Amino acid sequence: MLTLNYRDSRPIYGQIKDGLRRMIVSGILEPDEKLPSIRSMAVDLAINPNTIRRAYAELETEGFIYSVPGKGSYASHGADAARMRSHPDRQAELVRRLRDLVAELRYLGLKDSEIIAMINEGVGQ
Amino acid sequence: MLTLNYRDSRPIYGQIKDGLRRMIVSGILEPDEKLPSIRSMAVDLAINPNTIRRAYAELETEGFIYSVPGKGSYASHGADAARMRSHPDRQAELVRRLRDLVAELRYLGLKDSEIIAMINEGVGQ
DNA sequence: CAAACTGTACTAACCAAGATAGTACACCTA
DNA sequence: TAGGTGTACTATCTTGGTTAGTACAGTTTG
Repeated sequence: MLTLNYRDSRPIYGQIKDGLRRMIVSGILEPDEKLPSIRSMAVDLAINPNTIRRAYAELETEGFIYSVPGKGSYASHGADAARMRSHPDRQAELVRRLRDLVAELRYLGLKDSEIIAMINEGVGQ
Repeated sequence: MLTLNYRDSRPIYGQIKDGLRRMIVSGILEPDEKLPSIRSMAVDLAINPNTIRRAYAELETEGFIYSVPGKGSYASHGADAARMRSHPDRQAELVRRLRDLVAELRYLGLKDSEIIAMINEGVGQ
C-alpha cells in the first residue's frame, strides 16, 4: 500500500500522511473506504504504531479521513473535507505552491503548453 | 529580503533555500545578480552563518546559484541550471508534485479552468 | 601594503523533534 | 469471550538542525 524512503529527510509520519492523502485525493481510496488499521500498517511497514497514529490523527484534523473508535479509519468525501475549518488556508497554500512549481518549470525551460499537457497526462495514475 | 517562520516545522536552512530558489526562478533575482553575503544575511536574520552556508552550498550543488571565493554568490542562468546533473530527476519530481497538487485541488472542488486561471493570475508575483 | 570584506572548512556542544517501547482503557464485532 | 479497533499516556533514545568558535585563502578598497 505504501513504501517508506529512509534516505528521505522528511519524517516517516509525514511520508505516511502524504502517501495516504495522495491516494485519497486521487481517488485510489474511495470515500468511506476503510484504511488499514494502525496496528496492521505498523506491522507491514515495520515501524512503531505511535508513528502511524500521529499521521492518522493529523489527517483527521485536516479532514482527509475520519476515525471511529473500535472500528477503524475511513477516507472522507472531498466535499466534507473542503468544509473543514483549515481548508481556506490549505487551498491558498496549495495555490502558492502551484505557482512556485510552475515558475521553476518555466525557469528550467518548459513551455506553459508542455506543463499543462503533463498535468493531464497523469490523470488516473 | 527573506523572512523566517519559526512556527514552521521545516528547518531554517530549508526555508532559506526555498525562499532564494523562489526569487531566482521567478526572476526577482536576475541571472548573475549578487546574493547577500553569508555573513550579512546571518546578521539580518539573526541566525548562525553556518546555517546560511548550508543553504547556499546546497543551492550551488543544485545549480541555482554559483559562488566565487572572496567575491560572493550569484544567481545562475536558468539554461545553465537546467544542464545540471541533478536536473532530470528534479524535473520529474516537480511534475509529480504538480500532479499531486492538482489532484488535491480537484478533490477540494476546483475546476481545471479555475486552477489554470490561478496559475496565470500569479505571474510576476 | 593594510584593513575589511568574501567563501570555505573544520570541531565541539546543545537542543528539540522524531521515533521507539511499553502499558492501559474503552469500544466494536464475530 | 476473544481479538480486533482507536485513543492516550509516560519514558527513553537517537538524530538532525543549530549554534559557537576558530582558521585559512582569495578579493576589493583605501
